[in-house]
Amino acid sequence: MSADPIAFRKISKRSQNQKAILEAAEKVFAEAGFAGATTQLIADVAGLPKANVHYYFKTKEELYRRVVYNIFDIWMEAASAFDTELGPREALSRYIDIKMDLARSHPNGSRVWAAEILHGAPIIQDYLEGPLLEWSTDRGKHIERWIANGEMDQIDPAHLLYMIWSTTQHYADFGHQIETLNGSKPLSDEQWQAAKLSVKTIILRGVGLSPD
Amino acid sequence: MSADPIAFRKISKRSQNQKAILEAAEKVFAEAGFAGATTQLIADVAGLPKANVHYYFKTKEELYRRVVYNIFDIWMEAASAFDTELGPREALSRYIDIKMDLARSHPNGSRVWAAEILHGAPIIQDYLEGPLLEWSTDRGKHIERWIANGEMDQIDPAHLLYMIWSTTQHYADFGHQIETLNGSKPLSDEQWQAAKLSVKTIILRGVGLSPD
DNA sequence: ACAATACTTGACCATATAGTCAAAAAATAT
DNA sequence: ATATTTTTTGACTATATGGTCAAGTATTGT
Repeated sequence: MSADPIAFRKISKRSQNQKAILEAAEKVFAEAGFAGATTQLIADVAGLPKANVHYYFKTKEELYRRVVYNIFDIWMEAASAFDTELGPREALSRYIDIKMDLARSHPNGSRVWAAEILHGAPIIQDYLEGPLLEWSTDRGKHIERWIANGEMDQIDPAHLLYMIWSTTQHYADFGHQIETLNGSKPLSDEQWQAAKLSVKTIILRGVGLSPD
Repeated sequence: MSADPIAFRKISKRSQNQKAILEAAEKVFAEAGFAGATTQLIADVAGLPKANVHYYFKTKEELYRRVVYNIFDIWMEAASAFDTELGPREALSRYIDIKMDLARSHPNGSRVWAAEILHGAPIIQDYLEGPLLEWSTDRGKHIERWIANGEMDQIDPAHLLYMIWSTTQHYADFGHQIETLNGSKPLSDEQWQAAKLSVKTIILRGVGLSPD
């Protein structure tokens, strides 16, 4: 009939605990940085004794690695939304949308990533030199093709990508500052919509595309 | 005749040491974060024994505060480059230029600031709620006036400011990533010029201004 | 029922580090 | 010259924390 309930429970328990720990870790790393995060606090947030955290993740660094890899995976997944089949207007527009949505739904991931790069990418350097470089050069080529086809303005693709990354991630990484400047209130749904629209409008117009 | 050489030497020694410590601290805080930075390493970088660092700065937190305040001052100084007398094209263009120059000349300051905000601005919160909020609302009003005058496109001033901040600071905060994507070589003078031009072009066109 | 395996957890330890201190050296004032 | 103040510095301490461990408990396989 259905899957073995015992085996299911076993696996479930394991992965449930791991998930709780990883989520707690992401939050704590985001708020305190790698060095400032204590395994004790991660354990508290996850609702487990500290020794249990070390049972699932040998060292704090291993736990941190897992958190960073998770984020990278989510981002690369989102990166596939940059579908070059669609032409520049749709491709950029959708990519910005997804990045903005991620900034809102996954701010801590973005913050951990930002801190990692800030400190020289001690963990993730391989990924920068590998998949990220690959992805960037590939999309860069497509952008250059669009430019050659006269579908958008002449612009260095690298700087366009940096602008999309920085602007969208800013809403996560500097969310606290934005919130403060917003009268110490988180952006409302409407404000998020407005933010997305502003970002898309400026960038698309900025490279010679019509935003609608 | 000239100033008392003894008094001069005395003051000079003090401020020289303090300056060396502050510079070392900025670097170390940028690279390791507040918690990851050790007073020992700061002392080593400054070329002084640790106890001497504590002689000039009572606690690590006080030293960190001083570093963050320094950065804030430099940024507010730069912010005055956003001279609203000039009209939107010149004002925005010059402001972006200055911010890009600061990203290059003072990357560690930018990184410390970024980490501070990332972690919820435990030290600088007052400044966000005070001078920064004031400055932002003031410039926002000017931008709205420009829009009302038909001098630029309709756009939410806040999001325009966020875009300028995020894009320019990205070249400092994510400098390591940019360097990696640039074949692990720092941007050359020409590349920095190109970066500035790209950023200005996209943003100015993006809000309906001609970049030249 | 029994064995074996997986998980839980309080207590513990080794280490790193912020901060102290007292004694000496240097600079300055009288 | 002498007193006074400022600066320097090695040695020390208290504490926080990553990680271990062994004894227990629960779960699963036979």
